[in-house]
Amino acid sequence: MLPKFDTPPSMLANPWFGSLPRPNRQALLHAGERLHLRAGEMLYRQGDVPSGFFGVVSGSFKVSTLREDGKEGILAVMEAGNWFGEISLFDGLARPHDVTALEAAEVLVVGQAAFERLMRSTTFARAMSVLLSSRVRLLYGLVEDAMLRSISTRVARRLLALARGDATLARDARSVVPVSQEALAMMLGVTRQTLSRELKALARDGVIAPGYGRIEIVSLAALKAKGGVA
Amino acid sequence: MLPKFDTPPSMLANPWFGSLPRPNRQALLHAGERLHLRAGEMLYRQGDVPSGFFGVVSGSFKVSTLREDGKEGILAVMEAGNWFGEISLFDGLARPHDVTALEAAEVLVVGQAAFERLMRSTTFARAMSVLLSSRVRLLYGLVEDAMLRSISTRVARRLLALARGDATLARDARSVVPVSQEALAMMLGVTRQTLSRELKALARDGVIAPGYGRIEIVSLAALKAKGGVA
DNA sequence: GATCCACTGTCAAAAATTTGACAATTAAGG
DNA sequence: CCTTAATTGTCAAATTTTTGACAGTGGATC
Repeated sequence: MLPKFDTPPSMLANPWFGSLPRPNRQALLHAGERLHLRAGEMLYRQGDVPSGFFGVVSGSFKVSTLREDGKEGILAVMEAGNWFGEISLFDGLARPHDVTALEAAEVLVVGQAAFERLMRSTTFARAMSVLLSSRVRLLYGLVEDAMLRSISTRVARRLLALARGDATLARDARSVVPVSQEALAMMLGVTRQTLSRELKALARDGVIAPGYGRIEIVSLAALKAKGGVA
Repeated sequence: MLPKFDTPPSMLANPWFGSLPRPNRQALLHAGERLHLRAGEMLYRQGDVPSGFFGVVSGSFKVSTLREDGKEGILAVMEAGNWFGEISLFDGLARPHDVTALEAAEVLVVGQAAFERLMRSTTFARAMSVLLSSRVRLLYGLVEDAMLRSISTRVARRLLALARGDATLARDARSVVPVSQEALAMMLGVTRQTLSRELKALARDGVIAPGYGRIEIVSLAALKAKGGVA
């Protein structure tokens, strides 16, 4: 069976998907249906019944949660190459978050049945464990940041993560992060005003240059130093 | 091959381990070496090379991280029946945390090689994915708590989690949680003084009764209400 | 039962963060 | 080009949390 389409290079840049054995990668792509979403459209909502495992082909999504009191937190940004949604497939419980397209986007949807078939491959099952492990490490990092680090350090760390594609953690960092201060504040769980003050301090030190809906990283090394990253 | 020892009933109370298919459960127990630790002894440290997968037989452990500036955060308490340490086995990276015995404790140590043999079983591999999924859900909860919820809500939620065995999340809750205010504060990432004020408020409302090194839950229903738990 | 250490209770000053408000700037669309 | 919506910049007051300090209490040990 021939591929329905070539593997988009943007997806291969993802460390997990890129290092997946070729047969598994092809099988995943074959098992998925393409789905297009417009900016602002939701892929699924908190509380939904599990529907599938998703791979971002293009565009990006925010993984967020909205509390009754209106407070919204952005937990992650998923970009091309990221795969997510497996948790609910494994435990059968409801979706823990909302997932919304931040711009026009395309995803591969691997349904529950197809996913089960893939899981019969021991190398694929192993790969899923590796994916889950990376998610656990990422989340431990977020918890530690929130518990122990100062806001200024957390701002630097989050910017670094976004520069590397957030959940993707690609090796190369982009120099312009397309994020509004409002959104970045929601990722950190602080107010926009507080974040604004921190960004101003970073700008004063020549580390970043704030723009309209984007933040330019002027000195990656300096930003790493601020974030306490080796 | 006969079991080296009977499965401790305390371990079976753990939802994950208890619902593991019997053959996998036996295989896990057979694959492990028993290890005894004294109170305060460390099972492994942040940065250590992966050494195994651990199951708590008796006693309890804290999973913590110590920052250069001396701030310590307690991320989880592992009790009898809890299994942990699999992340580093899957990704081969260093241990992300310190694990220390809170009291005299006993663990089963399943070495890397034995773990790999177990992973050849598709049902075991599947079970590991389920374990990892539950960890991811737990961590998402912690991140959301830290990002979005008030300290008073977080105190209630954490007490509820501890009553259910923290990482274990057993169905039945104990009414006395053996934890010092200092330790609880480190789990929440706040100071002891702040926590003390919150506990006092809960005590005033007749929800809990603080003791020496322990907190009694007077009204589980009221505590759930405070934590926003259905 | 005397002593010591760990833990809890409490206070006030200092520091940090949120709230609420409003002006200024940027980008997009008609 | 003009209008509009989104985004950023900034302030001050209110609130929350931390810091630092010290007394009191409980439990364990000798």
